[in-house]
Amino acid sequence: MVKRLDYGLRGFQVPSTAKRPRSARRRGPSKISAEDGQACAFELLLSLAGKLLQESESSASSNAAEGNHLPAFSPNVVEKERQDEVKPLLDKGVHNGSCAESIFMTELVSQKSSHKPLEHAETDCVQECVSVNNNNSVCWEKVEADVKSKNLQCENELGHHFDRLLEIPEDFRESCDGNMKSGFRREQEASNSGLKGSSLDNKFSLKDPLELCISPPALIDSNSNVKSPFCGELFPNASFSRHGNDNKLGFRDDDENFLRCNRVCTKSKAFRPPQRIARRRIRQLLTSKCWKVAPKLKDCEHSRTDEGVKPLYRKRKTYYSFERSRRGTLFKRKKYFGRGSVITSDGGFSSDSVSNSPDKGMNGDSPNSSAKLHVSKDSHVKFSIKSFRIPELYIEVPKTTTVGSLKRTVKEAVMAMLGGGVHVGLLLQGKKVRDDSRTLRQTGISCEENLDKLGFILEPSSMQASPAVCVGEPSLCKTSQPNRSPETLVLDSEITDALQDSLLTNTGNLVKSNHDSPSFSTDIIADKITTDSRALVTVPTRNTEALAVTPVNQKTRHSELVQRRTRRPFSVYEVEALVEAVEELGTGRWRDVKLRAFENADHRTYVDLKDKWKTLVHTAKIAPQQRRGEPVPQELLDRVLAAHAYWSHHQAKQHGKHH
DNA sequence: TTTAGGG
DNA sequence: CCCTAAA
Repeated sequence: MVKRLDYGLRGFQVPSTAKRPRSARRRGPSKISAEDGQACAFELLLSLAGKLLQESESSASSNAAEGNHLPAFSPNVVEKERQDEVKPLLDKGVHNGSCAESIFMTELVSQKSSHKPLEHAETDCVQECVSVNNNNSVCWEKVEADVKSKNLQCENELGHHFDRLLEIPEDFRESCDGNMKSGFRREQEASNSGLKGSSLDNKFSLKDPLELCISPPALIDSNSNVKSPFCGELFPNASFSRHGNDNKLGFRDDDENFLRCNRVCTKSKAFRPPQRIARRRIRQLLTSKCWKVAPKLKDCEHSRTDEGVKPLYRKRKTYYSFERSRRGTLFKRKKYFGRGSVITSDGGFSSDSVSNSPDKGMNGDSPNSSAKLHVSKDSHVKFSIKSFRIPELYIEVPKTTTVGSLKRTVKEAVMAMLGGGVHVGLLLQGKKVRDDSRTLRQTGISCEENLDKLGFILEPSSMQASPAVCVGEPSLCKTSQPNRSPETLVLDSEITDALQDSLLTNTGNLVKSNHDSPSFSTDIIADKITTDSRALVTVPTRNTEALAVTPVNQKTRHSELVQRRTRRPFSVYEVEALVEAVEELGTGRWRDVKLRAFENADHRTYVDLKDKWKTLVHTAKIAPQQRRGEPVPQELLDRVLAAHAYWSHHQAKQHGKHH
């Protein structure tokens, strides 16, 4: 073969279009496409929530002046309190493992009830609404900005959405339009305590049979608050540090192209090519699953402190989830949205939402007329769903990504889950209610006792079997492993099975974690709240829980975590460079080929080059008609065959030479 | 980590 | 392109 000294200088240049780091390719900003259409729903929700917040805020302000406790909710104060006061509770709860939540709950309840007994303590206790206070304005704005444009439509459309979700056609829309807007306001007005969100009673006093309370916080979380929904930053430092390479890897991911120059790669051998490491991963996990594992998590505990969390957060920034196996491959960090007792993640319509209806004293026909007011005199059962929480979302993006990109990514993930439609499941005492034809009364949903154990499940419509995740009654709800259809709901082709997991609607708690954001702090302290019976009791920040990191089902999930690189067909130019390099170096020195001709093309690994050569040889052998893709000049193919033949023949000899 | 091949 | 056994 002819030796061409200039080969080395011919390194090809990556086409501008191909410049994106491999990792970036996977992450998908480019893939974000279908969002617009689908995004609508989500944004609508956001916008609606925004409205609610605004209104509530305005009304709240007046209340705040009066309320003794409101001041406490100012952003600063809240933060402080959380640290000082809430923390103890949290810690306790946290350290107790799964039980912790229950305990914590209990405490909250007791405190709260001290002032005013709650009929459904468990239900009421956890309210996320607290955050919807002074703070919310700040947060909200963020959200608002995004959805501003859609505000107008929001209300109407929201009504539709919920209508669909709840499947409660009757008057639903009206209630949405009417109540949702004013929902917060009413609560605020009604509550003297100044804790607005808490007064469930007020809610139930509403005329509309069905009330939906959308809690802004949740929305905000997903939208603007980087930290909460994604557990990533919440992870304990310890775990984070454990994988010392995480940061670096992340960076590498960011600019893969500069790997060679800039990366002083940690020479960790455990890792595969850096390119692979960084990938966007969006995962959703079943809450239930989380629950299962939660008790076992131990290493998380130590890190479950605010202190631990924050630093981590800063460090990780947008790295939402970093999942890596202990061996250096991938391991999964899991966030737990407490599914357990109190803190059931939000999705469900747990007792909270359902149970509290103030009794108006008239329910003639309702079985439990005397009971609390779940059933109003008009025989309506009132439901209040605080929010729908997206189960779990794992997102990993480069630090260099833009906020907008992040938002799109989140949206993408959410839409991937919801875009395919949602089926609503109903859980009663842990059991799924399947008979759609039965009345609520017949089903027992109208009974207050049962309301506590009522839960709604949102599941991807594509799902075949409905997984059951329950909210109201943890003990009763054993997570059922959904039959997952592997390919359903694929986000960027990398949605994990998580998507299959059902979405929970949870009543009350938005668990959001906003350590850094002044916005909604979930962790409001009980004592503050206790003063007012109506006060909202917030659940300890989820963050804490989120801290729990667990490798979950690594085995099963591993494959799911890894996303296939986007296909990048070789250009003729690249082929030419490859051919020339191979002509000179032979077919057994792919690393050298890479270095020589593709040194600056970080998205081409020597394996890629080897594979390409393989296909080139194949292509050269087949009839031109059978070839696909960008046609490769016959001249090049001829050279491929020639080189292939040559090196095949001399392989042994060359091999001996080098050794 | 790189090669070599199968998937 | 991915995955891996081997080297």
